[in-house]
Amino acid sequence: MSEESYKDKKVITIGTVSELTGLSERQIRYYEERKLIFPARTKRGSRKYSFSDVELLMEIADKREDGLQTYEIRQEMIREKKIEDPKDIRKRMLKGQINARFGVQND
Amino acid sequence: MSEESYKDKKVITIGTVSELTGLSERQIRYYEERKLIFPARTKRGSRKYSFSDVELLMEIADKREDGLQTYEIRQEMIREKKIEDPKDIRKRMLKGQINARFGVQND
DNA sequence: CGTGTAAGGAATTCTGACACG
DNA sequence: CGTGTAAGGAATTCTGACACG
Repeated sequence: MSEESYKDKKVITIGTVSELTGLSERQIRYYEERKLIFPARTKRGSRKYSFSDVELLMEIADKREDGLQTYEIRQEMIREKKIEDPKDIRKRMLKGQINARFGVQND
Repeated sequence: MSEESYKDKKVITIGTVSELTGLSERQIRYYEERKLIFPARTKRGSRKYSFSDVELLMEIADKREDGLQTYEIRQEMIREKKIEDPKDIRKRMLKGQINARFGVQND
């Protein structure tokens, strides 16, 4: 497994992301609620974003300006594989359970 | 002028830097006092660090473990051009003032 | 639907100081 | 010298809710 590059390290707080993107904190949290963005959390619950997240948020902002709804943006992102289709996640997790039950090494 | 890469963008708070480096916030602030590290500041005064800063702090931690004093670490860093020699800074700024006074475009 | 705001609490960060050594 | 800690204040972030539309 390769080290994650700086671009994907989740280290930026929401206030800084707000400055970087020009979006309000409210908007950023809402896009998370709509499953467009997935920040990490510190132990005490603060959101942490990566530079990739910041870029993604700027794309989202552009699409919102073009009049797209969050749901439509989400569909686009799934098509473009920028986020994983929930159906695929369910499939993958089921597979993991099967492997676990039938003795595939996972540790 | 080229865009600064992610590596040099000052966006990480001291708490996160502390986790990333294993250093206490007290240590990180002290190394700043000793001019080994130069965080940016938000409008209200919070320190912001880059990934480069995090790497530098880890080097500092290694050297401290080797028994070097902060002053010695600073000398090494100046020699290695990781930070600028204060004498050079003074020279450069004087030059800037001369240029300004004698009409070199600076805007 | 997408975003603003006021609300109250919890966690973060800041500075200057005292402590030890 | 380098680091810990308690102190008090200011700024940040969180959630759930009400508002408008």
